[in-house]
Amino acid sequence: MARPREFDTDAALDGAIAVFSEHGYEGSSAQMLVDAMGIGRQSLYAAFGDKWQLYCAAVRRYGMGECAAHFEALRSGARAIDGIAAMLRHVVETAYTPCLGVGSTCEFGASRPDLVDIHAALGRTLHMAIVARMRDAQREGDVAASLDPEALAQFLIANIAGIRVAGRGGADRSTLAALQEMVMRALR
Amino acid sequence: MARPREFDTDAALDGAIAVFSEHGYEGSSAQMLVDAMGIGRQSLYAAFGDKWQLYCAAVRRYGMGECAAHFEALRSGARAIDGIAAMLRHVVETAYTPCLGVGSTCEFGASRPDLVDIHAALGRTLHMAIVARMRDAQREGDVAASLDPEALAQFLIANIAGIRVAGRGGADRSTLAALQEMVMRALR
DNA sequence: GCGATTCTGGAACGATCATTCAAGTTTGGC
DNA sequence: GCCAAACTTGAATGATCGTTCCAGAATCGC
Repeated sequence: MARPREFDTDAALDGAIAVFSEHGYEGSSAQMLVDAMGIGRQSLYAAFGDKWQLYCAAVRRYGMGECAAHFEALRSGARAIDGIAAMLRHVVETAYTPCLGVGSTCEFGASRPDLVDIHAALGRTLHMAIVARMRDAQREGDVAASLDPEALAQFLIANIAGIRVAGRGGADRSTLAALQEMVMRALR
Repeated sequence: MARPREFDTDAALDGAIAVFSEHGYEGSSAQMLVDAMGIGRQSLYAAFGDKWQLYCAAVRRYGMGECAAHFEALRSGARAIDGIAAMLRHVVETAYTPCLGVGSTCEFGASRPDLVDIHAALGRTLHMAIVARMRDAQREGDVAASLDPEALAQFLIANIAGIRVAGRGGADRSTLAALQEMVMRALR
């Protein structure tokens, strides 16, 4: 028995992520997905089941990648506030590539339990990481100690979404930069 | 020649707004629209042309209604800052009904010129109204005079989107209230 | 080279899509 | 009561949807 070549599942998912991010779930056809994923139709259905399961897998992978990027940014810099700034800066820099997290939230809201679970798990870990780093920043005197770290984290996440919606709508870079600065100022 | 009854175009558009808000453009079928609008299929196409033109009309009407609500809130209260707070409070109170503005932005980004035009016109008027009220609040000493009113308005609009995305994702009311408070604090 | 396995791509299927056509129904003016 | 205008509804159209079936090409262990 031989196994000639097994295609790269993650690379295929990245293609699916690009299509779903740009066109949403309903706006993405199987043909578009097949083309972007670089695999055959049969392989798609064999590997992922159906379009919805593929979508969920794409959202999960996208979210994990985003979390990893946010964690890395948060960890960077001498002080915790530098990490927070780096995370926001990264969001602004990538604001013109559509966000599958925001996109799937807007498209389906809380109507699909499996999608809600994926979002909840990802949101929880990101939230916890930001809270931890925010406490550090408070201890270092860079963030107002009077503010609730939980509320601060929610505020940051909401503004990440806000910046991405603005970028998706075509706001110019100076606007996004101003948003970034306003958010950083709000922490003090 | 007789005209038996002409259906209420605005009421029909409200039905379309409800469907498009909940399911997006691609997720809304003509049958769903006809049912929600309370008119026949033939009337739909006669009155609006096709699904895309209906969508644009719905987005325009929705945006005008939202702008009107924001203007009214902004105008309320003794001081300008009260009006700003009222606007944010209203956003939190309605955060569980999906926003067609955010939804259409996420679904299509800046890829459809006619949709971009509609968004731009609405965004411009809302932005100007907030800027004006923000200047008042600065004059009254309730908003930091060192901040650029334009940036403040952009910040507010981005946070309105952020709050709505959070609400769409199922965030609980206390989270939304905390966001509202964080935004108000950021103005000082 | 052979057989087994995994891929690709096209053809096929039934369902649903947006849109149009073709009655039939309601209503107001005369 | 009758005509004409505006509506509703169901059927038809052609396209596209997600999905499956099927045949051929590619690749590994032997």
